[in-house]
Amino acid sequence: MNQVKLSPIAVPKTSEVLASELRRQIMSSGLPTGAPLPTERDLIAQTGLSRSSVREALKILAAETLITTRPGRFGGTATSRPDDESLGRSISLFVHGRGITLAALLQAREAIEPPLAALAATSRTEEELKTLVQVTQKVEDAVDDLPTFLHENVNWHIAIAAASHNELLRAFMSASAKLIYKATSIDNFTTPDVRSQVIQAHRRILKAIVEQDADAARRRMARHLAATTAAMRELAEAPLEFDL
Amino acid sequence: MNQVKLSPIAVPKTSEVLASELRRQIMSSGLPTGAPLPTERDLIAQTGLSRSSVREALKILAAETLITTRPGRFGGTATSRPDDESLGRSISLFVHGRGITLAALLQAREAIEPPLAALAATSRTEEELKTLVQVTQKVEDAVDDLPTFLHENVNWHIAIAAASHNELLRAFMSASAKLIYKATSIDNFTTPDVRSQVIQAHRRILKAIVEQDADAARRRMARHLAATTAAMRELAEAPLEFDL
DNA sequence: CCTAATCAATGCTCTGATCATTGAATTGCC
DNA sequence: GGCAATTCAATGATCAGAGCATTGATTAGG
Repeated sequence: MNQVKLSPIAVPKTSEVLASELRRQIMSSGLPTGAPLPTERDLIAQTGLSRSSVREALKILAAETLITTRPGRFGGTATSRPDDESLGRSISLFVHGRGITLAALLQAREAIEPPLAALAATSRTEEELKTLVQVTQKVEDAVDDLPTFLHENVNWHIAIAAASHNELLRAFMSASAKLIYKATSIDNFTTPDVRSQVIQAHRRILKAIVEQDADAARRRMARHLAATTAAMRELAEAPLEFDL
Repeated sequence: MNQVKLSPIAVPKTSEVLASELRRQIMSSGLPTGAPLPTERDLIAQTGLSRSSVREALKILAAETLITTRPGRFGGTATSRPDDESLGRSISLFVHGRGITLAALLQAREAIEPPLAALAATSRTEEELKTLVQVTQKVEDAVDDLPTFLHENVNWHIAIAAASHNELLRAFMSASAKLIYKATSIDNFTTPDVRSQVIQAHRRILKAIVEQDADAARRRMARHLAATTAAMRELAEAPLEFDL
């Protein structure tokens, strides 16, 4: 007898097997960023695979920003780490691919940023405080220059997020804010009146963070976002344009 | 004279150029998911590039989950769209690569989920309500089976997020929750007492969502998370283990 | 009418070679 | 001795061509 039973066997692709193995080793071995990996030719010799398979495996890891490569002698492959931009790209692809609306993005921002402001109020260092003051000033200086104003405004929000000392929330927020910026900077909805209200709100939020008043920071940020969001409500229902 | 001036020229790689071009066309052309792309051999003929370059370009897009491929006749390349799992993978890589702590993850969850519960209270459909009741029951049924309890608990939180009708926040939350689950399910910190409190909290939150009371939902969710988070505080400072 | 073999298109892997890039090592000039 | 230009070797990037593996429509056989 001895019935042989088998479940469906998924045949993994060569390149993905190698990619997984390399990923495992990179992640587990407590990598210092920039640590060199074997050269392509070494990997071929060690694994017995072909050049194409090895290169495709490396391509996968490169797409995950786990490695970077440079040509030339003493170039080669080195370990890397995902950064905000990398995660931002994934989020951007998700948003555009799923047809997520500006309204949903604004909702996300209204959910995430107030807690972020509260965290900033309790966790900010003196140095971050100095940066915040500077960035706040930059926004005010650009009150008559709409493009610069919008750009510096994004920086202001990112600076708040940085002071929260929560890298994950900061990355979420940063990605969302940049997407909102891209989607709205073409439409001039910020009248001078709106801009001066923004500046007032920034000052009040900054004050709460200076005084380490988490509740006030959260409350004022929520209010600030509700106000600016209202100014762009009419744009919010359309799916986002794509450019990157 | 006519001084020729040049800024540094970055020579883009062939595969990346092709990947960008394909990405542009895929994203702009309002793709229906599953729309077929040219075969590798067609792309070679159209672009004049080599097989390797074409394949590496496709590999990049596949890593971004913009395409999927299947071998065999009538197989080929087809457009795809990023899903929760795909974004979740990126977030997971970011979290592990940056050594983000469980404490930070819990913070993120405490920031995101209460607004999510509030949104669920106002946006949930009748059908989602039915699902929520079922999932709530499943958690209660598993009160004596710790692994199942923890698993169903994650499902409960994801179900709440789904009822919010905000895909982006849901994806953020879902990814965070799964990471927290993976990091904590090995440590048995949920005493029977904690579990019964969880069930009580779930009921209260569900009640608020049934009654479309957004404020109550938000408040109760915040409280629920603060309570469960406290139970695992001691684990929170270590960087996360890696397994995927 | 149903089952099993055939087959053609497609992605996947391999082999081997050449090109392009980079920065250390060397050379050559003063 | 010191500096500039050149050489050079290692490495990733690209190309070319071949064959393998997989899949499901098509066909053949009963």
